[in-house]
Amino acid sequence: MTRVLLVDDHTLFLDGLELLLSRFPGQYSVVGKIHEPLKTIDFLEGVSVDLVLMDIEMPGVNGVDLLKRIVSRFPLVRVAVVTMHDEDQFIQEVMAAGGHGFLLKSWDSEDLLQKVNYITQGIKVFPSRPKRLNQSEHFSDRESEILRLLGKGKNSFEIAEELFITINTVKTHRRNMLRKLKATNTSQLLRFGYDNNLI
Amino acid sequence: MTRVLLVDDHTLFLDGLELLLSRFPGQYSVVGKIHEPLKTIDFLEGVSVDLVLMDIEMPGVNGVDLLKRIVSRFPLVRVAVVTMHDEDQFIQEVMAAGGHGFLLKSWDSEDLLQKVNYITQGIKVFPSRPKRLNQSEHFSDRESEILRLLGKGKNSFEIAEELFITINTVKTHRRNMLRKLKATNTSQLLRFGYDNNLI
DNA sequence: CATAAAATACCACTTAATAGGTATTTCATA
DNA sequence: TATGAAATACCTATTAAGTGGTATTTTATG
Repeated sequence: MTRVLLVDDHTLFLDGLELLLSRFPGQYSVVGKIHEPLKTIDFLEGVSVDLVLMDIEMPGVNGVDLLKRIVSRFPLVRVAVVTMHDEDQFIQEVMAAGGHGFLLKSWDSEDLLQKVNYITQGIKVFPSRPKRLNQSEHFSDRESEILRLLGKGKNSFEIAEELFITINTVKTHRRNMLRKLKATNTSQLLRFGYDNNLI
Repeated sequence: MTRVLLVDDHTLFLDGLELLLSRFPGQYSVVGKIHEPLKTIDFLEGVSVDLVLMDIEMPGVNGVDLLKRIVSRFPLVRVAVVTMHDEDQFIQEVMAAGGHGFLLKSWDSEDLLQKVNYITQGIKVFPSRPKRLNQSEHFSDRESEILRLLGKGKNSFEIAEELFITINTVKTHRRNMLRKLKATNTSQLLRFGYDNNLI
């Protein structure tokens, strides 16, 4: 039985998430719903909690700071952020602050519940960021051409043959594209390509 | 200088391709345009030709058979098929018959010319078939789930963690999907996934 | 219940991809 | 003409993917 504390200034969210978790009465028990964030620490002093699900954008309080305080004072409590906006910066901050997850309110309930289950089991859940180029970098003509051929399912050797260059060069171009996207494999590169109509 | 013979029952095609090749007068020379396929062999007996571009769907003659006869009688002549329909079966037959390429009339002239250049240089050109499942096979729920996670850029190890199964199982599912699609890499699998809204 | 499909899992091996490095040539342009 | 970006190329590693095989358990269904 996981005892859950919900923290958000929006009552709607508190009720919605409670309803979601109540679908599994043997598994989750909502032991508190707080809409004044500053009362969170006080609450935790008095009530045993396994999991805190909190918004990070609340008026009058720095969500990341609150998260840090919870994590340092109650190291056994898992703390996940549930928020509206998936800003890259926030995700990094929550990870650095020792948070256990970064969930989005826009997810459907099935997905949300699955992620909460993961966190309950000790697995950290952070969204795999959609890849994008920063403004100062872009794909060169040659890189775009190679991306297009990758999209057709060709491997480095086949691309090298088609473009009359060596496989070394193809691998260099592929590596440079991955670096620009901070990607670690071709699947991520292809997703970027499909999302941006480069393929 | 590549001497080209064009064979098609459609005059439009003969003229169109001649016009395309005439844009490179120093490189290509159309030495014949035949719209009665059965006269092809006779023509080749009398005129030196480097490259034959022929339709494969012509009335009163089996295109693949004609191609076989050309290839066996004139082994130094490159023979490529230019056709309207990219049926899987035809492509296989042309490859098996010793053809040097399989081009589609639907391609734009730039692409078409590039492929003809390849064939001229001795590179065989066959379309990388769009992958599809045959009727008796489809992706199971688990396979679809793994495809979705691949689309998010995850590797086998990460997928295994997320689904609470071993990496062996993930690799088996991936292998089965590739087999069902007759694909050889994940890029091809992802293209199928994107094309069919599975990702 | 018998059967087939699906999901799970492991082994061994080969090939391709990824990651780090460095270096040269070409080309546009400030 | 000096500079930087782009394209080319090679080296050595390590990791992941792909290919072949087999085998067990679970689940759905006639």
